[in-house]
Order: sequence, then C-alpha cells, then structure tokens
Amino acid sequence: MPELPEVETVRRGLLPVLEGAVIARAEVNRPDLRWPLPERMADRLTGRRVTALRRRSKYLLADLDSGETLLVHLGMSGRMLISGAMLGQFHHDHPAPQKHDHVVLHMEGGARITFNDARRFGAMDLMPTEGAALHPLLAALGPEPFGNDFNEPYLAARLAGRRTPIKSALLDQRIVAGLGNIYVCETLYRARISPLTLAGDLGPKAVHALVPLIREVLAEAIEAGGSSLRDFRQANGELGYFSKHFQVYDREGDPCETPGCAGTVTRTVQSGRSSFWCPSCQR
DNA sequence: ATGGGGGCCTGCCGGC
DNA sequence: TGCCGGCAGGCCCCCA
Repeated sequence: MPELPEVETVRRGLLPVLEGAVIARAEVNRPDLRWPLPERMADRLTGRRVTALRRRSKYLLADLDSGETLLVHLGMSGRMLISGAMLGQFHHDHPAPQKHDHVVLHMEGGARITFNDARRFGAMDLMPTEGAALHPLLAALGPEPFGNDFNEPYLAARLAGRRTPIKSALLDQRIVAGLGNIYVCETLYRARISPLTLAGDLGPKAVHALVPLIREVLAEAIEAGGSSLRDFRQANGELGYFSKHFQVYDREGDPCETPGCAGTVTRTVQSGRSSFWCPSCQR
C-alpha cells in the first residue's frame, strides 16, 4: 500500500490518537517482522509518552519521552488501525483481533493502534532520537520531495550519466525519497517521459519538468488522503481514495487520457516491476 | 561504482 | 469447488 502520500495520510490519522498520549501497554505478538523486533520492545514502549510523530520518506518516526524513537515501516501490506477513539464525530469500537495483528499499542484512555501486516515486509525498530537520521534504514535516503534540497540542479546532477531507465532512477530512494511504483508511473505520464528512457539521456527540459510534477502528483495524493480522513472513510490510511485518480497505474488497455492522444495504456515489466504508460505520448 | 535480478511473505484473482 | 500460476504499492542483498 504505502508510498509517501499513504504514509503521510497514516501519520495524520494517527496524530490525534498518538501525539502527546501515553502508551499504557505494548502488545508484541511475534518476535519479528521483516527483521527481528528490537530487544525488549514492549518494555521500552510501556509507559512512554509520544512527544512527536514524524515522517521521513516512507518511515513513521514516533519520538518518545524516554529519548528513544520508534521507527515503523509499513512494507507492502502494513496497516495502522485505530480503534476505541473518537475520530471526528465517529467512535471506532475495538474490532475482534485479526490474523496478522503483530503489534498493538494500548493507549491510556482506551484507544488502540493495531499494526497489521499480512506479508510482513514491514519493520519496526527503536533507536536514540538523537542521531535518528543515522539509522541504517534512513542514512542513505535522498532528499524529501517537498524539501528545498530536492530541486532541478540536484536532480539533473543525480541523473547525469546514469544508464538506468528513469523509472528505476526515480524508484531509487537514494535519489529522491518516498516515491514508489504508482507515483513514478503517474509522474512519468504527466511528464510525457517514457519509463524506458535512460536517466542520463533525458534533456534539460524533461528534468526541469520532473521536479514540480513529482510534487504535484504527491500533493494531490496527500490531499485526496486528507479529504478522506476528514470524511473518516479512511481513518486507517488505506489506499483507495487516490486510486480513482490514477491516469495510467493499473489501467492497462484503457485509452490514454491525454487530449488528442489515441494511445492505449500499456504494461511493461522493468526489472521485475510493472510500468504502466502510454507509448504514444510518453517518449 | 553501477545495474539487474532474486528473495522475503501472504493473499487474491482469474483460468482451467 | 479446488488447484495453480501470476500478481501485488518495498527494499535488502548478492552477483556480474
């Protein structure tokens, strides 16, 4: 599910329940996700107040009053389900426990946050808040797409000379952090760039177009997530709200939406991942 | 250094 | 109905 917009939506959904609140009890139902969970995780969470809930790329970072930070990655299928809390005018009752409820945070006041992850590609870790950015999973990440460090000269420099397709380059979290398969496909469609084009072969105009379009696509997806949060149809941040806006992703065989283009959305496998694109208007 | 492919897991969907 | 192959939004690791 989760690329940057989904993780940001989850963060915003969790904020009212988590930030400033105390973890009364942490329930850890298995020793590992993708990797072993940190030593004594339940003990290190119990009684701790969450002082801030941040996001870096696709990672959630919950700062605790113990001086540690809880890192959470949702992998492919991870979800954060909120229950036992008032969200707007709706109260979400506790559901029956589900298969793959791996970690449950029982908050003071009765709210619960349940981390459910069927495929278990997700991860959690605890580390000192000071220097959290040096965590092995975070240290090599490129700039945030909305940050000042992500700009046209930077991107041009990172793409120059690269013999990898632009599709792969934009999925490379060291170049820009937070994009996944969906939003790379959507961005390249809007930029009218073929996913097969080698990154180093892009002209200055193409590179020029990419920075604002990446931001535009991500901002629209966050806004769509935010609007469904306001409606409380998607308090858990599940995908679905933006999917109706996809112009190419998962739309193989559909007519291209570009006005005047008679092309058909095509699926091409690149390094094992599906690229959806219009061969007529993406060059 | 760089680029490509395998593998980790489970669930779902379509075809037979 | 059941079985099987293919597919899934991520990312680390190994190999050439």
